Amino acid sequence: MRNMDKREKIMEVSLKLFAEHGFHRVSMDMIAGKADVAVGTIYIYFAGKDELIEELFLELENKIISALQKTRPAKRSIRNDFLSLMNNFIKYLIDHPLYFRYMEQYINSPFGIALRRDKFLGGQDKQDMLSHIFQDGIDKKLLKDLPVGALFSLTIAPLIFLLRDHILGFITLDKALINKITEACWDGIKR
Amino acid sequence: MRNMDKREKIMEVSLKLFAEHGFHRVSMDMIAGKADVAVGTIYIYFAGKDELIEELFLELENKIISALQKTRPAKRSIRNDFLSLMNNFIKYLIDHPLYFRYMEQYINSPFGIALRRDKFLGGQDKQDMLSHIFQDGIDKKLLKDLPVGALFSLTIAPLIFLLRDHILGFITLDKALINKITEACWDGIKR
Amino acid sequence: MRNMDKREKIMEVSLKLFAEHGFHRVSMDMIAGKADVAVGTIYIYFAGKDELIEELFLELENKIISALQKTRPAKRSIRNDFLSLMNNFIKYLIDHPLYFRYMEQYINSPFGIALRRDKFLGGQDKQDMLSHIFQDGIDKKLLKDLPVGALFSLTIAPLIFLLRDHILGFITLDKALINKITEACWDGIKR
Amino acid sequence: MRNMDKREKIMEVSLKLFAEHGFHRVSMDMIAGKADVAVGTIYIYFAGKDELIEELFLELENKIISALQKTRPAKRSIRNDFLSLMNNFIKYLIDHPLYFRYMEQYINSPFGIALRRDKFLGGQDKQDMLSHIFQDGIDKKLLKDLPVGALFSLTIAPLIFLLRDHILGFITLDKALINKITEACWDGIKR
DNA sequence: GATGAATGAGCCTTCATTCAT
DNA sequence: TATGAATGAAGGCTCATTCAT
Repeated sequence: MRNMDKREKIMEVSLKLFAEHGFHRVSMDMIAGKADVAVGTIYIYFAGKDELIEELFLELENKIISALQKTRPAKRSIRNDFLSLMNNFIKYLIDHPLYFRYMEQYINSPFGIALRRDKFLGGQDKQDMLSHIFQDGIDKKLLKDLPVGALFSLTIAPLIFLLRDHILGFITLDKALINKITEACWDGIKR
Repeated sequence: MRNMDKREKIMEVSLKLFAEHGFHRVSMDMIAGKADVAVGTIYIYFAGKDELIEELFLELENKIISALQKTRPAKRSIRNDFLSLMNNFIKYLIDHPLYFRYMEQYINSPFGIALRRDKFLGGQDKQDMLSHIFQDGIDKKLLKDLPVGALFSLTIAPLIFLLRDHILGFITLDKALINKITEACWDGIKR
Repeated sequence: MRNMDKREKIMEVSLKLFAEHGFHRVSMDMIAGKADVAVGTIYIYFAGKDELIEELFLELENKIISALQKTRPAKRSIRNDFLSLMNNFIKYLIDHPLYFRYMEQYINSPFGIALRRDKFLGGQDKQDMLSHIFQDGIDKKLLKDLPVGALFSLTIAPLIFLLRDHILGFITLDKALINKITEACWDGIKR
Repeated sequence: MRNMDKREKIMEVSLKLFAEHGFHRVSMDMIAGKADVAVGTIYIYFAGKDELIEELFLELENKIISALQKTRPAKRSIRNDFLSLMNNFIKYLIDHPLYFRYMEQYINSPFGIALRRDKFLGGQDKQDMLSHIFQDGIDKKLLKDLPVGALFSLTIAPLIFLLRDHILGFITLDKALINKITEACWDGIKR
């Protein structure tokens, strides 16, 4: 049976290398080297470089969604649900900077253009918590009457920019600042 | 003196190709071909591919800043100045989708990581109009007491995300929607 | 004792794949897959790919020779013996196109260059029926005084070319045409 | 302007290597090495390995056809025309063994299967001298009433087999033997 | 015997850069 | 200045073979 440790190692190393240097600055040889594996071995687990990139994306996406679902708030109010979702989102990515750098890169690449940002945290997907909150808020006249996609950009985009700054060391996102920012996001979309 | 027509042609062609296909999908031969120039000629005007990419960025940055400065508002109120700056920013980039795609790509690449977003529209740069508005607003207790960088993300990031969606055809930014969105941005940062 | 079913299956599958796609377009993995066997298993029965190709050739050669010997004519006359041998040869290969395609390929490859055509149907080999007929015919002044190898080419080569055309669908070898052709071959070598 | 000496050198070296070792035992690096050229240089003149193989074939085909046309006989009689064409064909290929080995290999490869042997010396091509002779002979009831393709195999195939034997040193084709053989070919097809 | 994950040399091709003209 | 043929390191991928289980 296939040795899943090796597959795991390859993904782990790939994540790190891709996140740090970008997809096309990382060669299959580099990955193999850092993963202590022969080049050919990578091709046992992945059909090619593109598929490796793709699967890594899918895996991270799942991890992020799962993490957010675990910390799902007890539906107290739309505002509170929104704030805690945003907070968890930021905190999770602060704790997993590699995930963040990888996802950002993926989405800004030919790979990600088809799925678009809306899959980053759900978008049209009915499973998606954020869309639910937005739709709920619009229906209850709590939020501005804008397309969900616009509400999405108004709230997620600033977090992503700030996360980038934080990870690169241009700013420090502490608890207090995070709270202020998520509340500012709420102010932006609330009616 | 150097034949600036050739240099100009190379930059023009490069902008188009890079914006449409991405930096590493465009070869120097491709550029030379489309610019009706020999490959070697590119190296007369630019030290290499990286420098070409770099200079193209600097040029676009200047164009955008100049364009915004030309439409500078008549300092009526902080809110009005902010709104018209945002509006002009969006409109300019809607009219110049190639500029937008190029800049986005540059910033999301190893090249752009060093200069960061603050150079995209000025940032800490004292020349920068947006920073002035923000600082002014903070001083007059009109805006939330957040780092300028945070105010920046809160307002520019959503526009960039929406611009991307618009250019890719996922959404249509008409005048009415643009107004709603820039006002939402204002709501997010105002005290 | 070795499980000959597996060995048999490997050879059968290899024959089909090699004949249809060519030696270097068929990988060991492909063979293993189609033969429902692990790659490693092939190496239990054959020292390597080259040896597999070699043994397959030897096996087919034997099959063809055996088949021709079974239909050996009742030594009526040199002409009749020759004609029925040629006829049987063609018919057998028309019925076994995979054998033909494999042999042709083998002979036109670095493998076959050493053994040469004379092993394809016997050649100098004293066992060989055709050589006997030729030698007999020369001795009895019935055939032209040419080296046996030349008589061989004069008769076998056209059949092989026509067989190829037939298998590839460029021509249709029916009974009547086969007769005409074998007789033409006889006309070519008879004195 | 492109340096045709380099292109020539590449073709010359490729012909030799391919003829001696087979298409897929010769790597582009090998060719580059023997041709005293960088690998990349080959790709200036040829789109890829397949195209190199293809162009080499076309070139040799032209050379052979030209050579035969130059020695075209003065239309004395069908028999004489046939014999001298066959003779020239053999002699030319004996003088150019590399051409022969290359053509044989090409025709017995996926490349050549589409064009088939009939392009080797003309076939259906109305320009082709041999087809003319055959058609003429059939019309004048001088030759057997067989498909032209069959006459072709009856005459060309033995020559090719014998040429192979000669080049590999299994037989020696001297002037006398060549004459005997081409006459035997004639005997095979004549009525 | 049987398995199939692992190996790594080797293949074809691309492309930024150089340099003689 | 301008040219574009030439370079060769580097990249993604394949596959015959091995070997621990």
